This record gives sequence, structure tokens and C-alpha cells, in this order.
Amino acid sequence: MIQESPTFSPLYRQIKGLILQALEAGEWRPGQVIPSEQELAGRYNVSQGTVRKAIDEMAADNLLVRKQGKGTYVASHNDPRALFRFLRLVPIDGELSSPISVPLECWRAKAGPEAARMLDIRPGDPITIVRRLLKFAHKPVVIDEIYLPGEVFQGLTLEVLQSWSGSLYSLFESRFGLRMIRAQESIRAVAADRSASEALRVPEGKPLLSVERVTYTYGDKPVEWRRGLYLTDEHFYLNELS
Amino acid sequence: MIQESPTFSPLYRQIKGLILQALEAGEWRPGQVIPSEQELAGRYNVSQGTVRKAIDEMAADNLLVRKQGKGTYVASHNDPRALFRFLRLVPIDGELSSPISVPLECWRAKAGPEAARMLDIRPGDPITIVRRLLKFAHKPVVIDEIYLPGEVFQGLTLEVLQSWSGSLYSLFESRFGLRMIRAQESIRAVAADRSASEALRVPEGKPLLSVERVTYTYGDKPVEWRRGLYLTDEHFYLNELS
DNA sequence: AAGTGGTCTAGACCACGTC
DNA sequence: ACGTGGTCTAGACCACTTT
Repeated sequence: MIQESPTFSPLYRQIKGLILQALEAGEWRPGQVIPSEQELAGRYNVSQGTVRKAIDEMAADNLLVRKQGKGTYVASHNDPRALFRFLRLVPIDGELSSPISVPLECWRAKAGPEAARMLDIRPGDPITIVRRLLKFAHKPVVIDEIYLPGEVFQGLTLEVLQSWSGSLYSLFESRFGLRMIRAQESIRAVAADRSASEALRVPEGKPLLSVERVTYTYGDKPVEWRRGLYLTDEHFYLNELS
Repeated sequence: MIQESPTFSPLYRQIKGLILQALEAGEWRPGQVIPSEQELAGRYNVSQGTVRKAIDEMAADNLLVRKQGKGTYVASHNDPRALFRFLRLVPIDGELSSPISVPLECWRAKAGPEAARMLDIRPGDPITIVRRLLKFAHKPVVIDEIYLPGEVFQGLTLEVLQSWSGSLYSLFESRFGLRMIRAQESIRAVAADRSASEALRVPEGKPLLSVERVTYTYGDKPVEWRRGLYLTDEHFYLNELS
């Protein structure tokens, strides 16, 4: 049965909304299987094909992962395939090696006007700031400054960061139950300032890629604002336009 | 009837291949309607649902555009919505104004080793090189150097470029029957050299975004290699990660 | 009213993974 | 052998556009 149409929404989108709710509520955790299409069809009293279409869209949104013969899984940042979804940096020659994250600092502060705007919180609200270096093949390539709403990231300390071997987002997912869904990056070219030149070991004034990212979780809620400075002597930012 | 499976390909993908062939052969031109799903189903002797799934994928690939109640159209670069699919430059403040393209030079040359590799032709093969400026609100923001295989772009001259008011790709589509399907961009930060500093009216050494693009037409055939230098004082390169 | 794409259903069968 | 997702079909009805 479909709703009366003031703003018409097809049944499969309503089902998508319900599954989304369940995901958001943590009914199934990242990496786990969700119920089979038949089960969900029974639960929501629709045909299997309708559930299928809902799941199709969510798989296209990178929220779910289908595996033929096994089931449908909640997408997870622990999956190694997820790493380069948000890190578009590729070496000019040579292999696609995984970077090593080196946390440098982690402190608490109050949100300035810019951070507040980006994170959709009030100026003065508590935030946590992380500075970290990304190394490829033992060479520093990216220096990141990461702003997080303090509300969500209570127990985040330098020790926690240093003792985690995976990616930042897999830490956020596992430790804070926060899944990053999508992000928006604004890219510019800038000259290295003192701080960046020291971290990346390049002369001041060196052209660097400035990559500002706002990352969103369920419900389009921004939960991370970061600014990275990328050294592009031996790497470049790769973007597929399609 | 499905093919025997050494490398199994579902029926709807085979149909997709056939429609692709027809597109490539120019059976329907950009901007025109293709036959209805029912007609195509009849032509290929499959059910309407199977044609539907084929078209769904091609719409997701930006090859076709569905319009409810009207029909399915061949995607075109004349469509204004297509412009910002390949130009990700956005003003920091203010409106999303359309840029003006100012062709500066256009000459014929022989492919060097790098251009040959990028365009998948032989070194020494004829190519056409275009230099052009992109202005936003009368200010120069991008200087492009564009390498095209001479084979395909016979009658391309500075006059042709200057007399065309639309986008480059809509010119290529309308005048040379060449539709750009997808592209890959490699982005780095560089210092402005003499030539760039003059074109963009900035000091030498100014950090600029270097955007190298290879563009492909049907059959993943590369048909354009360009290098753009972007001034990011009042604009930035916007990228959605999802 | 007629034609198009869009949704929903039900059933059959295939491919893949596990028991 | 069984359960999962993946494909294919056929038919009914809805929403949008044009005639």
C-alpha cells in the first residue's frame, strides 16, 4: 500500500528509510549481515523485489555491501577497500602502498566561529583537535589538522590514537560508534607556512595542496572538519569524473 | 536466452552492449530520444524489464537521460547541466556563474612521447594543441593547454574556437561528433612559471593547482589530454566523496 | 485518450557459498 | 541440500506528458 501523494515517495524509498532507521539505531553493526531480503520483505509486508530495490540504492550509497550467496552486510571502515574511498592520494610511480598515520597532538578547545559553522554547533562548544602526519614509505606527505565535536568524542586522547593501528575512521567507527558516510572536499593551492614546512620538511613557501574536508554521518550531520596539506612532489590527488 | 557461461554476463548487460553499439554508431544523436523500452524489448527479443535494467545502468553512467512521460534521451554536452560535471571549480563566495572561454592559440604539432602515451597514439603522430583562458566574472582563473589527436580534429582552428559560444565539449560533440564520456584528473600544487604568471596575471612562483586531465570517449578511447593551471584565490576545486 | 517511464508484485530459475 | 543474492519474465497499475 502506498501513501497518499502530497509529496509522493515510492514504497521502496519508504522501506529504505526504515532500514536506514534500523542502521542508525544500531540494530545491525558495521561488518555484520542484515536479515535476508525475504525476511525483510516479511517484516515490512512488501514483496522481495521492493526490498531489493531499497537495498540496491543503499548499496549504491555505500551503506550496505551485497555478497552473493552470503548475504548483505553493513559497510564498515574496517574493510580495507574503504580506505581509498576518502584518501585520493596516489604515488606518481610505484605501488599503491598504504600510508602510516602518526598522531602528533590531541587537545581539547572551544569551537571558533569557523569550526562551529562547519560542524553545525555553537561557537564556544567543546571540540577536540588532532594534529597528525601521514607517511608514505616513511616519508611525510600529509599534515592534517582535524576538528571534532567534543560531545561525540569524549574519550579521544593521543594515547588512544597512538595505540590504534587502523585508519582514523575505523577507530571512530569501532570506538565511538560513528560511521562516516560521505564527505565534501575543497581543494586549493597554498604556500607552506612555518608549521607545515617543519612537519613536511620542505622550504617555507613550497606549493602545497590544501584539502579541506567536511565529513557527514547518518542524517547528513557533519561530525568532522579537517584541513590537510598535501606534498605533491611524489604523489597526486586522483579524481575520477564520470 | 542467456549465453553459456565461461565468463558469465547477464542478459541485460548484453543488451546494454548492443545499445552502446548503436549509440557509438550514431544511430541516435545526442539530445534525441531513443526508442521506447517496449520497442527495444521487441527489437532484442527480451522482456521490457531487462531493457529497463540495461537503460538504468546507462543512465547511471551518464550516457542516457530518462524523462518520465517523455522518453529516454541520449545525453548531450549541450545540456547546461553537463557543464559542471567536468568543471569542478566553484567561487568561494558569491554565485555559481558560468565561465567564459577565451581561446588564445591553436596550432598543429607532432606528438611527443608523453602526449603520445596519454592519447594512446604513436610519437610523431599529428596532434592539435589549444591554449585557452577561462574567465569568471571577467577575471582570468584558469589557463589550459589542450592536446588533441589530429586525426579526429581535422578542421579545428582558432577561428572555429572563437566563433563558438558554448563549452568546448559541446563544440566537440556538435562539430566533430565526439562525445566525452568520462575523465580522470591528477591534481598537484605547483609554482606559477613565467607563461602562467602572465596569463593569469599573478607573480611568478604563486602556488597554483595543476590539473591534468585525460578524457575518454566510447570504448575507453582517450581523445583529450589537457593540463590546466587554476588560480585558487577566489575559487576552489570542489569534490564530493561518496 | 494514448504513450512514455516508474512502481509493485509473484514466480521461476541461476550462481555462489556453506553445511 | 539449502539459503543467499542475481536474473528474467509477465502483468497490473501509477505518474507524467502530449495529443
